[in-house]
Amino acid sequence: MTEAETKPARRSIGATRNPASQEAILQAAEAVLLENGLSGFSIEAVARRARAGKPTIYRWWPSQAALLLDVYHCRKKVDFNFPDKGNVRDDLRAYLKGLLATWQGTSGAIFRCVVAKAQGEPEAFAALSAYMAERRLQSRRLVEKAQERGEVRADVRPELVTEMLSSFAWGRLLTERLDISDEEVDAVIDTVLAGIVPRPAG
Amino acid sequence: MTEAETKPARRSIGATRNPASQEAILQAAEAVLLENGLSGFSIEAVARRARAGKPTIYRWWPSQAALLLDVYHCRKKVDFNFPDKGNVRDDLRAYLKGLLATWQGTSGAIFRCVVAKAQGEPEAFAALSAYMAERRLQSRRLVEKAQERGEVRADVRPELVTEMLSSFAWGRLLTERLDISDEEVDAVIDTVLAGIVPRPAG
Amino acid sequence: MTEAETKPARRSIGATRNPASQEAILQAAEAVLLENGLSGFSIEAVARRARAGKPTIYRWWPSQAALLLDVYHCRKKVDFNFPDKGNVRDDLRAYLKGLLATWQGTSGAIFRCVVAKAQGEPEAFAALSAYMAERRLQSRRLVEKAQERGEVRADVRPELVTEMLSSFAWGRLLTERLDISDEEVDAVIDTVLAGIVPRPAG
Amino acid sequence: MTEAETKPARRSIGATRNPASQEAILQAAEAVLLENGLSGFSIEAVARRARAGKPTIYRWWPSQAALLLDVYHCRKKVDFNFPDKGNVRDDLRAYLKGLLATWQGTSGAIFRCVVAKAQGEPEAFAALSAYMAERRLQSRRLVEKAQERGEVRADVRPELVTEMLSSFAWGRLLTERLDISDEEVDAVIDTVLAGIVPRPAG
DNA sequence: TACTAAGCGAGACGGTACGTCCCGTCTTGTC
DNA sequence: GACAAGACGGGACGTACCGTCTCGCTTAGTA
Repeated sequence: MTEAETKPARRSIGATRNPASQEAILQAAEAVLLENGLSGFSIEAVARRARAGKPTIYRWWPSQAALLLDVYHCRKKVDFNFPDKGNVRDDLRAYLKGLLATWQGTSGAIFRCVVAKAQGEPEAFAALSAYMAERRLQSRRLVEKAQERGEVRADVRPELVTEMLSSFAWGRLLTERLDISDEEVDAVIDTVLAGIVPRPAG
Repeated sequence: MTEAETKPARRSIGATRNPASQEAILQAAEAVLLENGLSGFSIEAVARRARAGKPTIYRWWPSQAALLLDVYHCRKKVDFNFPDKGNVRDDLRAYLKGLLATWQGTSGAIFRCVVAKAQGEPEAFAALSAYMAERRLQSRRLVEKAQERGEVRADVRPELVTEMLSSFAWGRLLTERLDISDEEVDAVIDTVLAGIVPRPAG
Repeated sequence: MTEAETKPARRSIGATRNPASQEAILQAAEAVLLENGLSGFSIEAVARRARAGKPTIYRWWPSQAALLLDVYHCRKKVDFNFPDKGNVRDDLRAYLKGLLATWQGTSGAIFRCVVAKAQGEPEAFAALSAYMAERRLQSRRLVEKAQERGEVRADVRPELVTEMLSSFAWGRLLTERLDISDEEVDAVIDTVLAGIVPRPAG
Repeated sequence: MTEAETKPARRSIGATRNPASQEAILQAAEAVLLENGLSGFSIEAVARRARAGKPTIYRWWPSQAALLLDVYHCRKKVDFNFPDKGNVRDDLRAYLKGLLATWQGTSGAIFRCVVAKAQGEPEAFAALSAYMAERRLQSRRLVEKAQERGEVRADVRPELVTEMLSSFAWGRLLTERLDISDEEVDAVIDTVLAGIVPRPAG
């Protein structure tokens, strides 16, 4: 940004997308969002900050929501590695704690905005839905592997398990109560776990 | 609404709030929200529909969010009765199914908007927080009573139990996946239940 | 303008047009037009200069052209008094010289823009047409009175006479050759006059 | 045009101007102007229609106005032949009727735009001025020849005579009143003529 | 009974942002 | 080095709402 604001200004690099502009816009979008919040987030503000023309933004992102989601994707790119610690308890705990930890920073502020936007704009909703569907596919593997290992009963629906955890994290994110003790996390994990482990023989 | 649109227009009834205006505005707000969605919800649109002046709205509701929340409160007034069926399983099932069922109608659409607004506007967030705190107080009783009956272990945090269920419902509401089978509801309830019932002696 | 730029800012004076805004906008429009020319004349520039919102301008003037024409009308309000000097020659001379003189100032610059706009925008054209039609009605009286006095033949079409003079002035305005000697004016007047006075008996 | 729109696209013919592009651009410019009017006339629209790159247009025409004037020149190339019918009356009548007739077609629409553009852009004005100066030189010959034949008084300024006629035509063009009867044309011609023929001895 | 004070509808006000179109400049790869 | 293509920063377009204001009215409560 600082560069963007002081440097002589980017130009076209021919009939092809200018990555410098793209990056400047994403950075500006993130900065505007974090400084002014969702209600202060506008394409105009981003364009001003990025020293970019509005049409340049609309050329590559069809809507505010698309830009928002792109910011989220780019920023959290490395965040989510679905852990494989060898046992369910540790895997699920890492999954939930990872979610909560990630959202405590910048990513959380952005994702809240994405979820909020999705409640009013169909295209934002579609984008979020697609993202969530993909996430569900990834996270269900976590439980499936536990089932293969015999740690989790076969009649358990894998998605439901991770959904219970991620929903819990969503709830905390959207009500700004992410700051949660390890004991509480363990309590949640243990509760879920008790319901999905194989039943004792008796 | 139809009345509001055709009738000659209300006037002041003196130096006191006109309940007819208040009601017309709430009705118009609900109608606008349901017809046009959150993105089409504006004070101007409500004023137009209610045949009310904008200052009349701003006089009684400090912000869009306040109006929204008021609509939600007025509409769901009778909805939530915390059940007392004598055993935890039925109580929790009724609690979760009640939430999901309520939100499948008008209330859900409105509540989604409230949650969304809260992500961008501090006053909306405060209003939602206050509401949620109250809800948590009410719903924890449900678990506490079960603990008194010995159905639930004493070391279980009551709020955490209902939060897991209500978070699950939030997640479904915000991703438009409220249409859920009884089997899934049971799976969720059973999972949670397994984690909170007294442990077998062995 | 100077006032408008420094004063604390106008507000609404209720559900009625604010004449101060109207005046500020007209003044700003004239100033912008004279300083930046037609190509630099934009509603945005006028709004900025008048410290007015764009919607306020669009509320009262449907188009750039309407605003332009209004500026012209307001500014030249007192200019055109059709003379009645008792004889045709002096009347026509006063008519033509008045046109040329008026247009040598601000009014001319504005009217050129109005004519130019009219060549591209139907609504501007309509506005100009209406104005010209009214002008023709007024100016034909000049010749009709001369006909009543017997100074001009009855078979002469009154409009055609004044049109020849006003067209001449248009031509000079649009090619920036308004600076014309009295001899040339007299030559034009005498030429026209020779063609419309009663024919000698022989 | 049709060709331009369907053909696969011209390419460079090496380090030299491609006449096919030039012609395609002029044709496209004329078509755009006639179909969409001056307000719809843009370099982008012309480039789209001609399947040409914008830089190609800017390379050869410095401005919209230059392109416009070039279109006018190319199209009316053959139109104006100054008649020599042997007597002033017929010559002047042919001159005026020629002007009116020419402008009733495509040329008129284009010339209106040129005049309009000239009111806002100095370069367009310069181009129009140069063109008009040349026209005046040509048309004054018409009157000078009549003076040589003794049909017109020697003290008459030749330019003024043709200017009165051409101004009249300009006025009609710019107010879309070119559809004029022969009687009116004759009235104008006779009026001018009466003022310039030799005075009767008495 | 008259006066006052507040609520009412209406809608204009200065603004901000929207999403689109065009400007004139640029760079790329092809011919 | 000219060409088609098209991205770039920029600016104006005309519209929708924002939240504030003033108007003229109506009426309840006070004096």
